[in-house]
Amino acid sequence: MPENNIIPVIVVFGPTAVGKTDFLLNLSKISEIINTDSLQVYKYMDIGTAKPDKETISRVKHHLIDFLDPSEEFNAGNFVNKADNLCADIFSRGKIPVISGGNAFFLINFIKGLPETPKGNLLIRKKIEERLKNEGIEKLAQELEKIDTQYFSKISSNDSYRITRALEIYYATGRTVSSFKIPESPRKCYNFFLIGLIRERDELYERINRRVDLMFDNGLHEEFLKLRKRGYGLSDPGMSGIGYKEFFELEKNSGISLDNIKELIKQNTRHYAKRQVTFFKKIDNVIWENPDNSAAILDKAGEFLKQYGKSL
RNA sequence: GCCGCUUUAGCUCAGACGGUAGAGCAGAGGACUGAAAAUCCUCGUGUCCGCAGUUCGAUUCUGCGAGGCGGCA
Repeated sequence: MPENNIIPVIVVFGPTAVGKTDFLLNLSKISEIINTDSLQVYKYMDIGTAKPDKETISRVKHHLIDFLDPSEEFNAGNFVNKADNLCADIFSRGKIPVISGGNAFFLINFIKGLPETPKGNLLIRKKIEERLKNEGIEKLAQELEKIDTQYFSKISSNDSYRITRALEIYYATGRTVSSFKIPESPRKCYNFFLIGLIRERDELYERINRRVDLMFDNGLHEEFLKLRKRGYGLSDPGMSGIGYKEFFELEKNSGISLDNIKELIKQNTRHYAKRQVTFFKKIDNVIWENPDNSAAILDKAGEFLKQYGKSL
């Protein structure tokens, strides 16, 4: 018997369009799903985020999906805290929590726990972004180099995103990024079972292209227009997602066609999938498998579940 | 049939008084300290369409072929 204060968690991850949603149905009897796709959290954004359909949702309970306004931010800290609560809750109700999605950053933070680094300080960040605009990246890079040489040496001097955040942390706390520890091993409060879904690159890209075509057939452009009507713009966190941000090109540049947008979305999605795979490869003790070969995974999952008196 | 333009990396194209070539995109690999579908880093040998000529040396010049595009018939 496992220790009773350690919660089992099945984690199912993989690049976009690999087939996670379909695979999860195999676990529907014993589980509830905690979503870790950073855009499926948003309301009104269904087609472009490839949210699971009604039928799927009716078969397994899904959490952290379709609950936030696109203007609201949802960060790694929000995710980890909510997921922690949900895991305890789901397990106490006799189900196995399954965390599934494509956001590797959130996932790693969940598995290892959040770094000590403080959460974002929007006010200070705004000021630094202002300076970035006025003074340029070189200036801020030089500043960070003096403040935190160690961290600066690990990032690119062009990485405006990380330079901004590092300065934000410094001006908010008086401490450098590298003075905060990042956890190095999985948290002991969970018994993880990690499933990594993967396909041949060609096949994955094929699926991505097909899925984007389908999204357009299902009214992705109309969905975007509705979001615009509701008043959401490029600065809203939800609208920065692939499948949405590209449509703003139509407003900016009259020479561009809907077909161009479609190709752009496919391209951005392929790039994203590649980045996801790179990130996922860092996770240890993963059972990697093509979802077409789900039987092999389910065998092992069955073993894992047996210790909790469950079977698939 | 004639005239003109064109043929260089998977694609679009640069380029060199003749010394075997380089961008963008695609593609590959990587990073990732509470914004992450974000942000960023690294990676380019290819019969320079073919053959012949000139030359120490031609992908670059000349001639002849072949493909493509356009115009005139």
